Amino acid sequence: MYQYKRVKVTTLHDKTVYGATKFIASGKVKAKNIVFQIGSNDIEERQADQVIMEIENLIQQTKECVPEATITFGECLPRIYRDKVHTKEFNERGHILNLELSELCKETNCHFIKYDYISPDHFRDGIHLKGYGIAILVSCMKRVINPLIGVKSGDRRDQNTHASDYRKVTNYGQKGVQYMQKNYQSNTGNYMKKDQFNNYYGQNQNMFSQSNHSNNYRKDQVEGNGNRDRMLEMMEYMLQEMRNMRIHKKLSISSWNVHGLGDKMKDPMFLDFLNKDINILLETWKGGSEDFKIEGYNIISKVRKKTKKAKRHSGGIIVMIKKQFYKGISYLKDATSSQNRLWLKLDKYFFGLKQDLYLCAVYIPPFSSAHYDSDLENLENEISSFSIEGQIILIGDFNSRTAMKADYIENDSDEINNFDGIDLLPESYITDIDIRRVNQDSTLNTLGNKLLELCSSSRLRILNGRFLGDSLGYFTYMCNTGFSTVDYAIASESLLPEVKYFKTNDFTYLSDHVQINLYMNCSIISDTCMKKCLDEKRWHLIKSYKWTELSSSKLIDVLSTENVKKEILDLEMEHFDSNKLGVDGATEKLNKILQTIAENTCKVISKPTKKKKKKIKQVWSDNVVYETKRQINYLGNKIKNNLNDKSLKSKYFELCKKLKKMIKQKKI
DNA sequence: TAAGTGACCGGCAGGTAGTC
DNA sequence: GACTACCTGCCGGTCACTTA
Repeated sequence: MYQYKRVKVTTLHDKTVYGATKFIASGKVKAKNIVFQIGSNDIEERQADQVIMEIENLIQQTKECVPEATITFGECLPRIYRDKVHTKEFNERGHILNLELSELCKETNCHFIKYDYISPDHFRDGIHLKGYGIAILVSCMKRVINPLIGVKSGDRRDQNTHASDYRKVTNYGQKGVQYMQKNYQSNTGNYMKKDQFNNYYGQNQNMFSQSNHSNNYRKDQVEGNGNRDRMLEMMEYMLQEMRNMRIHKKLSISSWNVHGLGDKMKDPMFLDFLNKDINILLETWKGGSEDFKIEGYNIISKVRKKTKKAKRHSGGIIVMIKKQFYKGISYLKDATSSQNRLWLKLDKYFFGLKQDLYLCAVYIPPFSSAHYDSDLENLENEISSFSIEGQIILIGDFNSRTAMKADYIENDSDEINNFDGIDLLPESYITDIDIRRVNQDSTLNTLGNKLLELCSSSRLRILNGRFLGDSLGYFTYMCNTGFSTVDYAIASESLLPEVKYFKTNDFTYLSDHVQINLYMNCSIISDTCMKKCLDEKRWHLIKSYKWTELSSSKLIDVLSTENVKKEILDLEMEHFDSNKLGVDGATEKLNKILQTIAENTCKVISKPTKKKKKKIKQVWSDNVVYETKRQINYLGNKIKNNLNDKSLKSKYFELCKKLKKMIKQKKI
């Protein structure tokens, strides 16, 4: 890869994120710069957000084992399988993983390599690259790695190993982009995909355009002044950046009909799913006396009153809100008299939104159920009062099967309401736009029709089957007798541009419904986020120093030592580029000097390490149980793309039965 | 008269209280 | 601890009714 640099390429035996983490933990890696090309095998079997959690662990592990090394991640490459559905699902997951990974890299000071120009022609077997594909991969890698290892753009010694190959293929650029667009948004009916795609690639272009980060930093001024002035200006720039900082982040909301909460709160796999900013659990079947506590979350719950003859509770809503966001959310207790709905208000200033957001956790009982009490009609009334004040999101189990019927007025136009030049509609009337949606469930039931009417009259739009992550409109419920799509996220039409993606998870042993996840763009006030970032990711790297009575005399001594003098002089003399890398380099050097001085003058206060709580071994952690659960989840994933394979389904339910029996026996 | 719609029913499964 | 009864949830199938 580099003619004059030492590069070691390790192909892992276990080609997964877990394998990479184990490899790093073994202590064999001593490199100054580490590049990971991982994730593809992982998203074969798991959801992108689960893989991202593992990558976070990998980053932490790498920082602990090889603290001096820079960390870079190559984006997950697309794959082309024979089965088109499989290809689409894989690449959709890959796209989400890349979006998440690029953000994670920004948050954790890692680097991210984007492969712009890869097209299907560049694959040997749909998975592995060949010929020009490899040249492109190397070239893109070098674009990010060169500045890290000190290879400058003009330095031809280490530039030419693949550069000539790359120049031959620059024409593939547009073709590659077209392919990726086609690949990720082959369903042209989907509303946001094109914009999302452009935003995504736009964002990444900015990310790699290093001068973009320092637009306000005027190079001409710096070159005219001395190094000291440049340093001061650079520090001023850094402070300005910090003052202006609002951490741009997504807000994640999940909803899950858990079909009875039981002991699931003790199951680590279940808890892994509850990692969103707002987690909504429906059909908890729990009474009011139970107290739920999850570290890092505040909990709001609603209990359905038990009928006289009922021997267990039914219904039930639990909402878990991350503590750092709780301040910006208010529980609207009096918003509804229904036991099946729970309204929250998300403050526009806190979340950096255009308007306040009214979020409703919804459970609509089946039309034939004794619990159905004109729920959709009442919900419409509640929506009409809140829609004046802000935007709406409904999420939950609607028990409504909507097939692919429109949730907007079809073929609506100004012209059809215009008779003899007289517009019969009020001036404020907004014409509905055709936004197609996909749904694997072709059944339309009574509640489905009612829900579509509600959407149409309240200018709400169903997100299922319209966004990246659910482009095929997957089923959300499965039982022995069939499948249905009854769990939805529904949002005000004006809110659609803020939706990043919407995805439905795979079927698992945990419920007959899948978890649905909504990710939105937002900009959360920085103080809480800064605190969080420091607490969770970086604080362990920062030592604290206490000024003592002897410190002032020690400081004079330390400042006069040759070592410190040299470090300060080096910093002043060194040229730092007027971009992000330059600022990072200068910061690092300055930190090192301050650290040396502080260590020699102050009392070092080491941060008390948290004692790890001894885990109580639960039934859930038994190996056989774990393996069964893993098998069920694997089948749940396969069923999604093989709906007609009855053997898969029967095996799935057989294993679920076996698992329940096993857990019951072990509890006894 | 055919197609669509809605109500009802049976079936299945899971959870829980009560009883033996 | 095992069994039973009952409640809840949701599916597919059937049948009566409505509509074009």
